[in-house]
Amino acid sequence: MDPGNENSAREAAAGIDLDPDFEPQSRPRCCTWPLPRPEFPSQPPQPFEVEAGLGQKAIESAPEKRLTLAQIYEWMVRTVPYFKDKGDSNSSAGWKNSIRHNLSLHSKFVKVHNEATGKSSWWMLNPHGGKSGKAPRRRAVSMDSHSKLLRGRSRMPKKKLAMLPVPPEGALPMSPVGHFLKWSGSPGSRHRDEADMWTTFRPRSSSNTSSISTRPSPGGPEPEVLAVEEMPCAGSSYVGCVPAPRNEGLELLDGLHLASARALLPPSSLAGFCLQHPGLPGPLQGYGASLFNPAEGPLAAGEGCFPSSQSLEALLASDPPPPPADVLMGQVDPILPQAPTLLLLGGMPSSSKLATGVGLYPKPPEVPGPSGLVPPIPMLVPPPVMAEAPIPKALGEPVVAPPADTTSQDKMPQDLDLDMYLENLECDMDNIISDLMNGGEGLDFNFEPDL
DNA sequence: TTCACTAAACAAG
DNA sequence: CTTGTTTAGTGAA
Repeated sequence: MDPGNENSAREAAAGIDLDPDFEPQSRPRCCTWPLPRPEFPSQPPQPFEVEAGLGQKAIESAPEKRLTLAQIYEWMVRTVPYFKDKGDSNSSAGWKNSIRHNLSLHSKFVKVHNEATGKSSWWMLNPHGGKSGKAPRRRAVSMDSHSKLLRGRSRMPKKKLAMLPVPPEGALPMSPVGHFLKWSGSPGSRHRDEADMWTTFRPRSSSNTSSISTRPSPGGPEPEVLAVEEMPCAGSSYVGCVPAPRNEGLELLDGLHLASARALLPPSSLAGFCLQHPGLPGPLQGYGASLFNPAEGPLAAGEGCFPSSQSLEALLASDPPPPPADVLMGQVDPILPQAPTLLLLGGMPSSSKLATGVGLYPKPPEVPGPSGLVPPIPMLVPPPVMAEAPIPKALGEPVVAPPADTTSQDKMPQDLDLDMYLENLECDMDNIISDLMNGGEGLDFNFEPDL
């Protein structure tokens, strides 16, 4: 087909039958028109492109503000005259590819795990709008050397990868247990070589928009563990989690985090931690929270806040009710898999916090939790388990909030440097892996903070 | 130079 | 085949 003709035809089509508010504007190439942004009224209308714009329209038109790819296609064919006769596989390849491309590429779209077995992910609009639409992972975006390295590798064909003499720096050894290998990015990047897996926790688009994944349904085919967006800078991609039932397939990882959390966290430090995002109807599902409770019960129960009256132990032990229908996981920082408790306690790296603004929010004091208790100030606790994988420089500045109780022995230096405690938290991964290969018995992951 | 877009390679389900 | 990610290349602004 003729790209030029199609493009112009699509431009013409884009303005038809969309909605009464639509104000067609002649434009040479990109279809640009004012788009109301209900979630961010203060923001000026942003220009957007045909496929991306239509995709946005499609999603916005959905009652639940989310659609699967197939539904987006369907919406296109149904709504846009130009696509009406282009729904067949022959003539749809181009524009569908373009739509997929835009969904993946633009930070204004976020992919949310669809708990339904065999279904593709939900695509939603990034509550933060996405920075000028583009996820900061494009080639035009400047990256530091580390990120460039990662990116370069990410697309290296397996053939070439196989020829690499040595494993990538920072890459952990291939896990003897399948679970580890599931810690990958978004589905699309799921099974890249282990180098990517451990050096780039790239979820999806942005670097930002990352994808945390979700706890797969019990009956689900395979637990998709965690999709974390790579982050040269804070990604906007966050992985959402649509009701994801409990997953029993991650005991190993969960166990690791749970154990360390128990050792390090005063239960009260989690109390009142709010995971609700102002731009979203429902509570955000913080990944860190799900580490503690795969079933996400406490979060669901308390508008995304931990009931402060409950101890962590109780939360862990409780058999939570099914999560709400629309639960979004908070945006996850790439560092998350390595330092879950850091985020869990609100110690989100500054880069992520500033750039994405998504994810874990300390509950505002003026909005008391369900229990009416004053939310505690988030504390920074060193990650219990820290792999030796390099931490992006941009992530090296964890947000440190003074603990509520400054007399506590957990008091941390204000200018705590991530690298500093990384060094102090090294552990013998070889031994651990070896133990894991032997069945994991007798493993004790209770790390002392001052190890 | 940047942006929007198409095409396509590639991987996984 | 579908879904998803990423890169390359092109043309307009």
